[in-house]
Amino acid sequence: MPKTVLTPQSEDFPRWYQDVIAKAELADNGPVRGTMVIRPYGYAIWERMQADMDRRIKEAGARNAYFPLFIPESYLTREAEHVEGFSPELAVVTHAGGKELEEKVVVRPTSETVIGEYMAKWTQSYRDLPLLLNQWANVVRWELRPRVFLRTSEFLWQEGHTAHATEADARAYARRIHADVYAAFMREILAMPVVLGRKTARERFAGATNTLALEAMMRDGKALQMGTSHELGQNFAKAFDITYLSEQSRQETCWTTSWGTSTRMLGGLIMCHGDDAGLRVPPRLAPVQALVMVVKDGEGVVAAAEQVVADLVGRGVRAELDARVDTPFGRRAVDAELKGIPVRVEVGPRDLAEGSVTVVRRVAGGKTAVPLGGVVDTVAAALDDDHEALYAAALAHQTDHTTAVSTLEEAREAARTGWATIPWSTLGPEGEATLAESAVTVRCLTMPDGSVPESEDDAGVLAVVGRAY
RNA sequence: CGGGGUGUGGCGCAGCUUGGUAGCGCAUUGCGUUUGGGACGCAAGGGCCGCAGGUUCAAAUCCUGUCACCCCGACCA
Repeated sequence: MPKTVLTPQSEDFPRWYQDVIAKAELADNGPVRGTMVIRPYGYAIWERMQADMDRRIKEAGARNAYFPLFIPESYLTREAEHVEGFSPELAVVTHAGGKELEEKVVVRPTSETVIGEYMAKWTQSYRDLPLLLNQWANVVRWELRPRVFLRTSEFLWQEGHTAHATEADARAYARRIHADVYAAFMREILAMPVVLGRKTARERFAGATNTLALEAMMRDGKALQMGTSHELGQNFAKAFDITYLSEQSRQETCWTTSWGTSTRMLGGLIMCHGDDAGLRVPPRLAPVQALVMVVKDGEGVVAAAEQVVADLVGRGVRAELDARVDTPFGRRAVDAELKGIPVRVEVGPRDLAEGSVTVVRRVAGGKTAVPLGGVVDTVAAALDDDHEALYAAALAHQTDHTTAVSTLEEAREAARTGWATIPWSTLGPEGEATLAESAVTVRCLTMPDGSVPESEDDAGVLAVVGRAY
């Protein structure tokens, strides 16, 4: 039996989370409390998330731009709810260039305000709309209770900002990002099932008229918001004078949206798929899909392993060679497991004597001897299979830990191990406030068929409640 | 803001009560034996004991001050 290298999830889930992050070399704590250093392996996963998301965002018509890190403090104060929502977590620069600044500068907690200022300049005519922007950036929100990836004072994200001529167009775009970009990415790449819904007024983004969210269940039953897409109505458009001249030559105010996903998704990925042996990275996301290990040196072993790598790469598999035979095999195998590499191909003298290699799978488990000629097909099939297996397992976990209830007491009880669904007409804002006293919150409002309600007053709206990160 | 706790090699900790010049596990480096599931032996490197002051022949240890971090409560959401 392998020695326990991580604190078991059942013993202490938060501890397990910290352990995997350290042992899989994903991140380290930064020198300033609440900051993090993303290590090469963690960053490689983030880069793959970025690449795929970026492609989808561009397919949705948005284009990348970059706005400054520093925002005049006065911008923030223009939208009342927005300042109020963010002021407690703002980092403000008061001194620079060796002297006190006349106007303080805020380190962006999000970029609605600066981008609003420029949108106002760029949207002159209805021909300029919709204006669809996205930026990849870091943002700062000073956190008192930081946790690596989940809540840090600085994190990396993608923030989209759009301006539209009509409310309907803005609403449709916010929904398109929510469902066709974010949910699809999480399903197809992260192998994570998410519940799509809208936020209650209490949980809404500061300054938004509607917030759409994607909630995922972690293995401890808690919820993690994986992304949000906001309809901002005309709140920011009015505050920043984002207007345009319509076809009828009338000055009209735009309707804006904003939407974002961050490095927090890494935390979600870890806690959704990870097990007691470490991370499990879904194959389409994995920076290394197949690790070809030289188990033990011997006649022609390294050459055979190199050939397997070449064959896999030729087939489009992200394969790497591990020929560190001076490091004990067990250590290397455990390392690969901690890092969640989907497939290991072990090549040693014993295998070669049989004309085969040993394929070891992280998700499905088990070792199989595979003839040299069949390695590529076997690995490719395993990768496809693992993606579906991870998704199915996560979905089953979510389903098994979600209970339909009809009273607050039952909801609280269900939230101890997972989520509860309760009719919103039963719960209401009062029930929501009551549950919040025991740290149980409404994660989102959804329809029984999984669709997103048009309004919280729609017939049949369900509140998904639980504890959240 | 109130209460409690902790600061000792990279990480985790012991030593403090009863002062005597710093130790253990893991990690790291070298050599050898190993290598098919976190190997073993021998050797080595690495510490302003949070910081400042005081008591003392002598302070990680006692005293005073100070800083940082953690937990609980309050506040906030």
